This record gives sequence, C-alpha cells and structure tokens, in this order.
Amino acid sequence: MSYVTLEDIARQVHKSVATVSQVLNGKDGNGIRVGKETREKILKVSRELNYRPNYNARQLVTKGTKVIGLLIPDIMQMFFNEVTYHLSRRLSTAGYDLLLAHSYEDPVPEKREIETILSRRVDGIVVAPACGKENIPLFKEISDSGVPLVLMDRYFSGESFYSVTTDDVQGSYELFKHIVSRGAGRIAFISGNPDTSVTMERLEGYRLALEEAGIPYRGDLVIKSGYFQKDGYERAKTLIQSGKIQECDAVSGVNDSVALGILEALWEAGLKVPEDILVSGYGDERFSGYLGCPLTTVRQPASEVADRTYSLLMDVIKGRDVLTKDIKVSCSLRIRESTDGS
Amino acid sequence: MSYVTLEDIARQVHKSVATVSQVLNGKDGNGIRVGKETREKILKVSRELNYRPNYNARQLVTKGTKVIGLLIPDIMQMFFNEVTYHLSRRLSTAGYDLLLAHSYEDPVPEKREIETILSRRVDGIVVAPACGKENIPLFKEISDSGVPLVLMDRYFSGESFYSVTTDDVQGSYELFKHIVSRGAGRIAFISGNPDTSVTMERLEGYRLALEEAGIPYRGDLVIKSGYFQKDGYERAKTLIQSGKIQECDAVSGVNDSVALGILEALWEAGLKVPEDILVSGYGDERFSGYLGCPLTTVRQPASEVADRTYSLLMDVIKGRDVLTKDIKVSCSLRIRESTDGS
DNA sequence: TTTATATGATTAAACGTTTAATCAAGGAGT
DNA sequence: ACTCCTTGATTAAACGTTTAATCATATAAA
Repeated sequence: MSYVTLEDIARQVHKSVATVSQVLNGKDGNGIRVGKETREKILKVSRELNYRPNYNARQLVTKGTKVIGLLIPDIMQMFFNEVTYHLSRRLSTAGYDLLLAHSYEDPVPEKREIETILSRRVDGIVVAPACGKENIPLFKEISDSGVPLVLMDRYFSGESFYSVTTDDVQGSYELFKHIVSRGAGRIAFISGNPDTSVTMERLEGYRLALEEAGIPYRGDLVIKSGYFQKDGYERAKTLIQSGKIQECDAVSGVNDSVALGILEALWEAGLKVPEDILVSGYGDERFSGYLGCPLTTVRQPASEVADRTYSLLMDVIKGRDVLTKDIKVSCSLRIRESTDGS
Repeated sequence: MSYVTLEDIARQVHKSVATVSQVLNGKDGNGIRVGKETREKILKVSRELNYRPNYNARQLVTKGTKVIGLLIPDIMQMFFNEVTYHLSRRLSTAGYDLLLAHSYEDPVPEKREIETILSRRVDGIVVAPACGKENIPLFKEISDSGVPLVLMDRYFSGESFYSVTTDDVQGSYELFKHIVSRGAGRIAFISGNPDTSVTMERLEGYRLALEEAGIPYRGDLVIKSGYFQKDGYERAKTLIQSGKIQECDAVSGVNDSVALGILEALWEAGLKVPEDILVSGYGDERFSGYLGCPLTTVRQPASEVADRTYSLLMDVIKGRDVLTKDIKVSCSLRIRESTDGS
C-alpha cells in the first residue's frame, strides 16, 4: 500500500535525504562525497526495507521517464506482433519500458491514446498510424514541440516525419515479376483501400511488373476490397460467379488473410491451385507456410523494422544527426506451392 | 521539449494555479467554486496552449497512476498475444494504460522487470510467471505489501495468490478421452518440463483419461522434452528410429508447436496422419486449423482469461471482496483431421 | 600559527500537481 | 447595523525526488 521513501531510509541512518539519494544513484563526483561507512549502511538499510525509487517523482526533476510509447492498430496482426516483440526486447536492454496502446485502425482512439501517452511524459513515441489523415496535424504538433516521434510501417507522403517502413513497392514488384515468370499474364488483384500507403505501394509494384513485362494494365482486374479473410472470399466468389475467373491466370490478395479467403472460394468452386490458377498473398503470416497449399507471399522483416525503428528513435532522442529521415527496409519473396507447380 | 504547466495557464488568465487545477479536473464541490467566466477562459487557454497534465506529478499527490503492468514470457506466443490484446482493450476503456514487459521464461529478467514496474507505481500488476519458483518470495512480498497482483495462465500450487488460469486438466482429459474413443490405446505423450503447472496439468488429464478407459499408464510413452517445434520433431524422430513408433496408435504434443514438429517427423518417415497414426496438440495456434492435415487440439479461451483477469484485478484494486481467488476457465476441444479420418 | 584544501556531509530550492484551509466581499435576513 | 451565508477565489502544504550551493571539521601546507 505505501512505499518506502528516501526519507524513511534517511531517518534510520541518521543522515539527510540528499546523502541517501546520492548513494543510491551511485554517481559520485556531483560535488558531494559520501563516506564509505555511511554508504554501506545506506545500501544495507535500503535493501532491508525493499526501497524502490519512485520514478514519477524522479521524472519531475530529471525530465526523463525511460518509457517509450508504442501505438499500433492491432497487436493480433502478425507483423505488429513481431515488431512489438523485438522492439520491446531492444528497449528493455537499453533500460526503457514500453507503454503499449491500440488504435484499432481508428483515428479517434488513436488521438486519445496519444494524448495520454504524452501526459505520461514518455521519452519517445513510436506509432503505426491508423488509416486516414485526420491525425496528421496532431503528429505535426507533437513532433514540432520536440517530442521524439517515429512513424512505423506506414507514412504520409509529402510530410516529413521520421519513419521506418517496408519497401512494399519493391516487394510487390518482385512478387508479380515472379508470377509473370510462371506464365501468368492476366492477374487479378484484390486490393484494400487505395488511399492507404499499404495498398498504394503494393498496387504500384503490380503495375511496374506488368509494365516491364509489356502486359497491359486492366482496371477491371483490380478489385477494391477490405483487408480480411472474408473480403478475399467474397470478391473471389463474385469473380467466379461472374465467370471472369476464366480470364485469369492468377489471383492475388493484398495480404495473406485476403489470399486465404481467395483460396477458400477457389477450392469451394473446385478449382485447383496452382494447376488451374495461381494465388499469392503478402505478409507471410504464421499460417501461410502451413496451408494445405502453402502460399507464395512476401515476407516483411519485422525484426529489422523494429531494430531500425529503435535506432532511429534513439538517434532522435539523443539529438544525434540522422542521415535518412525515411528508412525503408526491403522485403523478400517467399515462393511456395500456390504459384509453383514443380 | 518543454510542456505547458498549470502555472503557464494561471499566469495568462491572472488566476491562481489551484483555480486552474480545479477547473481542468472539473470536479466542482471540493469546497472551492469557480465563476463561469473564469472557467471558460481557463478552458479556452488550456486548449490553445495544448495543455497536457503531467500524470507523474499527479501521481505524487493522488497516489494513482492508472497504469497496469503486464509481464509475460513472450508475446509471440499466440495465447499471450490474444490475452494482451483483450486485456489492453478492457483496460483502455476503463481509462488504464498498459505497461508491457517480457520475462522470456527467465526468472532473472522477470525479477528485474517487476522491480521497474513497481518503481513506476502502477495501480496493479498482471503476471504470467516464468517457469521456476525463484520469484515466489518476490510475488509474496509485493502481494503482502498491498500491491494488487493477479497471476495469469500459470499458478503456484500451495500459494494463495489471486490467479486466473485455464483448466488444462479438464481440457487435456477431454482431448485424450476423444483420442481413446477413436480407438487409440497406446498414446505417446511428448511433454514439457513436468515441474511446470502447464505440463503437469496436461499430463494429469492424460492420466485421467487413460485410467477411465482402463488403459495402463506406460512411463516409457511419456517423453520429457521442450516446448518448441524442433523438440517435437527430434523426439518423434527418435521414436521412429527406435521402432517404438510401431507400438503407438497416437502421438500427442504438449502444445501445437511440438505437435507440428511431430507431424513433420512422421511425414518425413512416410507415415500417414490420421490413417497410420493419430496426432494432437494443445493451444489451437493460428496455423493449426490450416495445416496440410488440420490438427486436433484444445482451445484455450484467451479472451475469457483476459476478461476474468481484468475483473479480478479491478476487484482487488477497488478493495471489493473476491469470491474465488483462483479462477479457472475451461477449454474446448477442437476436433480436426489429425485424429479424425472421416 | 595561520591558511588552504580535502572530506563528509547538510540545506534549500525546484519539478507539476492536488487539496485542505482560509479569506474577501457582497447580499440576505433580522 | 449587525450577523450569516454564498460566491469566487487564494494560500500553503504535501507528494518523493534531484542537485546546486553551502557548511563544518580535520588535516596538510606554508
């Protein structure tokens, strides 16, 4: 219920609070020196009483909390799960704690969480922004006010925030280059909201690969949808029912969940993957390699994203100059059965 | 870099800090009243200046932080991932923030993290203890000192902590009852460390189901191992190489990762699941339903665990009486192809 | 003997809040 | 004209730290 304070210790050893503080923080040479005898006595008593410094009180005077706020849409998504894990690991070895908050892809809770994170006077903030541009002014404000802020996984084009993202244009380009090389010319792409950088970039890679191969871009094969399994399932189903599936050599999902939905719909319709049609996803979810037909996809290097985010954040916190404000890490292709008959 | 304080606002509106504090905390009737005009002026200025209260300073006087510490072995494990998600959701709607820390199944970092969590004066702590009994005295100390503490997923028999766990005896019992009902009498069990409550309970369910069916318990079929895929793979492989696999109708893993390793080894050896041999796991990982041969397993209700943990913790924090100190939630069987030929 | 320095400490202010106690002035009741 | 309440505020203490400035004593140097 009530914690031991420096004063409790001071009283027991008949020394002043300042002396106790000096000893427990151990950094001698502050102009103040402590005798060996009292030093040991203080350490002993502090151990006996289970003294635990109050970091909140400390923050008031030192201005630091050694806490980093992490705000993500949803930790159940594999990528954020991994990033959180690695970031947490990094931070904890550097003596920082992690304050975790969710935005659920919604700018309203996002704003609310940011506010409370700031009220805790964290030393830095990492946020994977929810879709939508509503909070750009907020990000600007806190970034301008000098709070170290690093955007992760998603960024806002035209704005100059620190950010670490995966190079989805490159990843997507390589994916579709591979699919084209398997002989597929007509590729349906079941995408998410084209306003988000995620979808935009993956679509850009698609476009590039097609262009390079001299395949004309067909707008009717790019289908706008959501990001979940059921979205993929439904769009694939209408594709099948409308007969348009006959014109396709491959169907790609904007991510692995969508691709899983696509696979379901195809299987249901009696189509064989990869014999009748190729399928691919994006993100390399945990299940993707273990599916009945293992899924070709693109791996986003979560641990590298975490590492780079950590380093960038530390650079900003420590006030070091940063070479690149926008770091992009590249993705790697995972070729599996769903696009590879051999 | 530097935040706005109550004093900054007070200066601008020519009122005292106390008045500003009153207005911004909004709870009139503290014996102090504020005129409508000044109230509005204060609110306006506070908005203009982007005032964000310093929660650390507040803690000093109110004694509350509205932060809950969560300490888990590893958020990459599906179960902890889900629990964290749901707990975070619950807490945030109740106005609490989440401080997340990892023990990596190691009592040493576990202790260190507990200490810093306490130094942040959290309002409560949830911990899924790492294997080992080293930190029981620490848990006792903090629990005795009045800090609300709830153990999750794992508990210490003989100790009287608040805890929320899954009923793995029941889950395991039902699993093996099902396997026996499929005609399997000789069941190998590749288990983890029998000192941990997890393994102990699942083994107990195994024992119970066998006993009920009148099948003698064979110690040589219970194989001690670790908790990872490679552990299952290796143990299954030695089982195969020693020829003992011939005597088995089924092989079970202590969790799904181990079961996945078992499946790999069996496939490699040309054995068919479920035709030649049955396989089961525990935990219902995300991949388990999507495997080439979907895996029979037991689902641990993470969201229910999170909910119960949340309620129990709040009861303890609010000082309400608690009916049951040890809450157990039951698991449900997921029967899939790996034990079910039909 | 006097002065300077080293040693081991103390004092006091500051950080940003909350909150109990107090105060001043105006109006109502007598 | 006096007291009493109401309204709208202020003062001051407290919370647990850190840290700059200062102090007292003993010892070494001159």
